[in-house]
Amino acid sequence: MQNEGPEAKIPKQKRSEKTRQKIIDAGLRLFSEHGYHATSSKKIAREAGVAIGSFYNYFTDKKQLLFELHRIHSERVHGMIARSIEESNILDPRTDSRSLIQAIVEQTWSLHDFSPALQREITALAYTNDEFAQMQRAEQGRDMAVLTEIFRKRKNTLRVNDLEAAGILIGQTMEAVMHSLWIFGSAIDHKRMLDALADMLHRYLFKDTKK
Amino acid sequence: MQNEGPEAKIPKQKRSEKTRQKIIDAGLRLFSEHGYHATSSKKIAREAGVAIGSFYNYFTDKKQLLFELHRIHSERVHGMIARSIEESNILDPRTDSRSLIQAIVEQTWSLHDFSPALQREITALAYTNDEFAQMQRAEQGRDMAVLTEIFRKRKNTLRVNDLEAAGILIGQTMEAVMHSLWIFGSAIDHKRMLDALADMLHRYLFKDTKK
Amino acid sequence: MQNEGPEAKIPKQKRSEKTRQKIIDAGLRLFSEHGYHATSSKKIAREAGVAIGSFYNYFTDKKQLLFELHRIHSERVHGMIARSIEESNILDPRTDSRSLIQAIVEQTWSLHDFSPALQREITALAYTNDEFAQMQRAEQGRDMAVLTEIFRKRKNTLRVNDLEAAGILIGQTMEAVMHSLWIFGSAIDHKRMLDALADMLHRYLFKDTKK
Amino acid sequence: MQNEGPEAKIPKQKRSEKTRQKIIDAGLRLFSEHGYHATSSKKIAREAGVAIGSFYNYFTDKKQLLFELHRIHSERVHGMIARSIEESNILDPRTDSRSLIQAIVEQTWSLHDFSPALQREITALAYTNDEFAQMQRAEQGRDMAVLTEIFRKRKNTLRVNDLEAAGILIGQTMEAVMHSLWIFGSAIDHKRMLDALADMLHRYLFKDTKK
DNA sequence: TATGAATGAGCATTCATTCAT
DNA sequence: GATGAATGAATGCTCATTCAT
Repeated sequence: MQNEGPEAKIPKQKRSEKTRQKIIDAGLRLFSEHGYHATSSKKIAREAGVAIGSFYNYFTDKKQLLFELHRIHSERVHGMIARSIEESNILDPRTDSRSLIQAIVEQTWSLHDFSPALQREITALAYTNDEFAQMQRAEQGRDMAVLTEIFRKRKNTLRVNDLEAAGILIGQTMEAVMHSLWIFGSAIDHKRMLDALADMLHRYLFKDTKK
Repeated sequence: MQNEGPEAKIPKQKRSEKTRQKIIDAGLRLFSEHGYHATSSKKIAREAGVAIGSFYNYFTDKKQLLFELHRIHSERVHGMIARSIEESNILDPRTDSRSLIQAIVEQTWSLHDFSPALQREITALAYTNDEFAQMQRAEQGRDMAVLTEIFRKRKNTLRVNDLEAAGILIGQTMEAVMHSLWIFGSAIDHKRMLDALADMLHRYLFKDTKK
Repeated sequence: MQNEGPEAKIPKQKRSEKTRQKIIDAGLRLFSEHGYHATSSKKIAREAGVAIGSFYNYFTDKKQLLFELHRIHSERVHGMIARSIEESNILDPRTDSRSLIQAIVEQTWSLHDFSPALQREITALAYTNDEFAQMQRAEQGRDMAVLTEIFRKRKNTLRVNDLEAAGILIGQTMEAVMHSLWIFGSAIDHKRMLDALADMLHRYLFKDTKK
Repeated sequence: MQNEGPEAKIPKQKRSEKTRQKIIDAGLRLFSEHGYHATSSKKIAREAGVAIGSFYNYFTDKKQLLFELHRIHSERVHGMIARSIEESNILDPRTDSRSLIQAIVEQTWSLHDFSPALQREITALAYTNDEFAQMQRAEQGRDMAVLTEIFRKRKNTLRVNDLEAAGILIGQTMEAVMHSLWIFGSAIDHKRMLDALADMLHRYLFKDTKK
């Protein structure tokens, strides 16, 4: 019984993987703090504690690092979404609609730990760079699909006619509020903003059951 | 007394003022199309048809030009808002709440003619630059104040408790949707998105009269 | 009587032209001495006594400077060829064929003052770079045409059948010997080599008159 | 006594020797195709299918590989020259002078299979590098000695006075034409050029025996 | 011996900005 | 005011070479 397993196949990559990780961490730190344009590849290498040559051993250029950071984050967030939804009462049909919305908002909020500064940089780049725009678009589509699926199950209690427009609208609104909370969050308490957001979405989407 | 006509009416519109204007126009064009970072001061001067030295005669640096562009735009938009509100039925107390919201949304939309690309650049800069952040903040506050004033007059039909949070929320939502429409507007018809937005805001803010 | 002449039209280019010239001189010096690849743009700027930025104000890149050096030289040589031929007895029909060849060889030699090192660099680059190859080719064609024209006038005393092949052959031979004289010239006296060359060409081209 | 066949005959042809050979082959391929400067040591290693470390196990640096390639080629050519001359009718005293020259030219041509691109690279390097210059010089001397020896045997039919200059001249001419045929060979047929060359050399060297 | 991750000096090039004319 | 030549710090990136495994 060979218990040497898969690890044996990647012996020398141990150090390599560490270097790569150090660069990624440094990139995340610096891009977030100072922005993409104000961060030189040399600074990243220095922050990572590696030689500039090592940077280019792992990434073809600076842009690719930003790309990679974004990809990693998207991946991570998406993995968490599935788990989050299952662990919450979102899928439970007994959950009333207000609590459903509240849960979605809060789950989303808890996932929004990715540097909003970096998010902005990516958004800005998406503007002048097609590759980034496409990635951004694809991601948003994926997120929206999850929401749509949830709402479809409560179709008969929904109030909106134009579901497509509603999907886009909700997606944009959530993103904008989350971003803003991260950035200007100090101006007002999180709780209040999230409550207001949940209120708005709920009243928009669902019929006034009783009340 | 020289009655030389039109020239006499704009004595200050010297060559000097014209040069400045040419630079501003060129800056708006290039920043919008290629972004702040991809636009060099030399290119701006060339596009404006003036010498690079002239650029620095009128602006201390590239950032200041962006600043100025933003200021000019804010100013212009604000002037239009006042007129727009007066010319619309927004202030008319007989206007029903749904029409009120619809009017606000449409007026806002009609004002959003400023390059969204540039808007993004400014937003991104606001992130790493305090001056820009403050200007951005101040402007949003000003816009919010206008909305708040309008809603205050219909206080008894309002449904929201936390007016402060609601103000911020609405501001952010409107901005996000407007931006997005400009950028990704082609995906879905303007009208549908604006309708959905008006629906959402209306249901959030006002009690269901009749039903 | 306006004696301000053409100079008045290029007042500010005075300094500019000087800088450009300094860069060209420095480039010629360094490329010749150390070769193209061993000469960095920074070194050229330093040798020229200008800032590196100035280098790029005048040349889009290092390659373009080499190109320019080559162009300048070709131009110069070509201008001299016409004058040289006229001033010599080459066109005089009374000149006997041996003296004719001798004159051509000597005129060519006197024109070959361009750094052979640089010539080599260009030749080498022509090998991996299409632009250079074309320029090189064009130039050789031009030079050959001059020779052909001269020989055509003494057609009946010529001994060669395949004039086309002869043209190419002579061009290559002359170039090779001239280059070599510059480079390894110290091994043997110029005069002896040029005599040998003239002998070879003469015996190849013309019938043994008398004998 | 292990009769294991071919392997036994080349016991030193270990893995080690094979690695070295792979690098040499890759170097020849890449230097020829893209030139010395455009070929990095990493690319050579990759082309050879070995690690970059192995490259430096066998060669102190990139230059040394080029050196080695040149040495190998010179060696090979020289071995062939001896055989070629013997197998031809060059040494046969009954061969008439025109046929002699023709044979020499054709033999030389058949040996010129070494990448002219690489030849140029070496020539260029010889210019800025003393080691290369010396090797180049030595080689030319060796080749010239062979020619001189052949001609000495027909001294009384020779027409040239300055044998030393003639030797250099012929060497250069042959080299130039051969190179050029390889490079620009397509412009004109090989045969015509080689004939023209043989004509020129023959008329230069030998008395017009009858005819 | 073979490997390939790590190194960092060095390079080509850009661009915001100054200042003499 | 207007001009544009001149500047040089800074940037993104390459590549020959080393060395621990």
